[in-house]
Amino acid sequence: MPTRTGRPPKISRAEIVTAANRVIEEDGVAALTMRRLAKEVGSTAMALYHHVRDKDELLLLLLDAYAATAPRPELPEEPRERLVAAAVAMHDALSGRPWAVDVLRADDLLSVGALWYPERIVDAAVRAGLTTEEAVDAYRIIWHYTAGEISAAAAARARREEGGTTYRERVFADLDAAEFPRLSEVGARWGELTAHDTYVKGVRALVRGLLP
Amino acid sequence: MPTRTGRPPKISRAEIVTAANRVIEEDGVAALTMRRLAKEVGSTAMALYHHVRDKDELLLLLLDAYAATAPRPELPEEPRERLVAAAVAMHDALSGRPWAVDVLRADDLLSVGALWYPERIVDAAVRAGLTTEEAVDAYRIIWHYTAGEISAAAAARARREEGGTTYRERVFADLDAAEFPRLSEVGARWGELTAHDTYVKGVRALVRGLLP
DNA sequence: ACCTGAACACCGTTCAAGT
DNA sequence: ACCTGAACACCGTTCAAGT
Repeated sequence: MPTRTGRPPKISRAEIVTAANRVIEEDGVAALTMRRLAKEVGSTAMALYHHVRDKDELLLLLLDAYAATAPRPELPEEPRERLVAAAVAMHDALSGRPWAVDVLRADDLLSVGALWYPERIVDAAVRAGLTTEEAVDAYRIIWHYTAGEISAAAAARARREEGGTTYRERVFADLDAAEFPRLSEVGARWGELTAHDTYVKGVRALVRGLLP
Repeated sequence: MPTRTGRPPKISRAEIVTAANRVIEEDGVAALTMRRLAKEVGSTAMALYHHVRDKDELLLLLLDAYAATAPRPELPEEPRERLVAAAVAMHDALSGRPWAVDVLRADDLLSVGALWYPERIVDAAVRAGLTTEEAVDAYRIIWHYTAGEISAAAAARARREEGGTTYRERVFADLDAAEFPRLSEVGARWGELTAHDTYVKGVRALVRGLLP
């Protein structure tokens, strides 16, 4: 057993990840800077680079740590319902964490821990009668929809919190009814009409449209 | 006619927008900083703030300027085909401009100029037999899917340009076949299987699943 | 081996002053 | 009215030096 030499570490990867999670939970992902994180672990920003390559790697570690704890619900046996349930579970796991969607997008497919969801989605699609190739297509389409919905919902939430009239409201207020008959018919009701969640409706439509 | 007083302007909003578009076209949206833009119009960064409120407003102006020139193809009469064609046109208009998707996301619904697309999508959905409310839902679902697909495709392109093995490849290399039977079956073929475009397939599935 | 301080090369934006 | 220079309050990251 070789004696390890050198200065003993003051901080660890695990400690960094825990602190980073705390920062995100308390003040959002925008507050997660290397300097702030260093303060949180009682060190300097530069010390962090001894434990993680860069900020991107840190975000990937964060995602992995979260994925390991994400809920993995029991799924129904019937293939279509199983697919819908797996997609909804994936959506729910990420919906409060749009930063995680950005991390996933940056390197395609989920982290190791998050593979639970695509595995079940592809599996359900095959059980429903698709070839492997078609099932992978179906997964990707569902993933794009899911990622898009989560990003949009997060943006809508941020907009609501900021308050004030949105650009959209001003545009709708003086919309030319001749040029945009349908949209001016909807008009002021847009906010109300789009307040409810349509995620599940979309997934069901995709399942209906993609499976034989 | 009142004589306007004060120093005559050296730069105009239109000039700024044109220069900003040139920067984005040449070096991407990441290169569009207030300082760089100022250099491009032969002025200082601070002078720009006399013509646009902030960078967000500038991006919105940019989007409006682009939307006014975006292609508006002839659409087929048959409602389902019309809906698909309108969605594809929207996708094509934005697919090389993921920054525009981010701008649109930030304030829900498109800029005035870009309303051409949702107007036609909602209209086609109503013609196909949906109520106005259902048609708005359908539009939103299609928009989320479209936005998600464009962001993912842009990320994939960036990854390809950077080169090197991706995190995904490393994860797939040592995947536990017992835990992930379907994904390890696909395994190394993931890259090949996901190389083709699935946007239209997804839109068709949505149309099939959403319309009566 | 691990940590630190200073510095680099950036951001968007504000403010007070000039013309 | 419009523009400028200096400055503020940040970023992620590198580098040389310390223990």
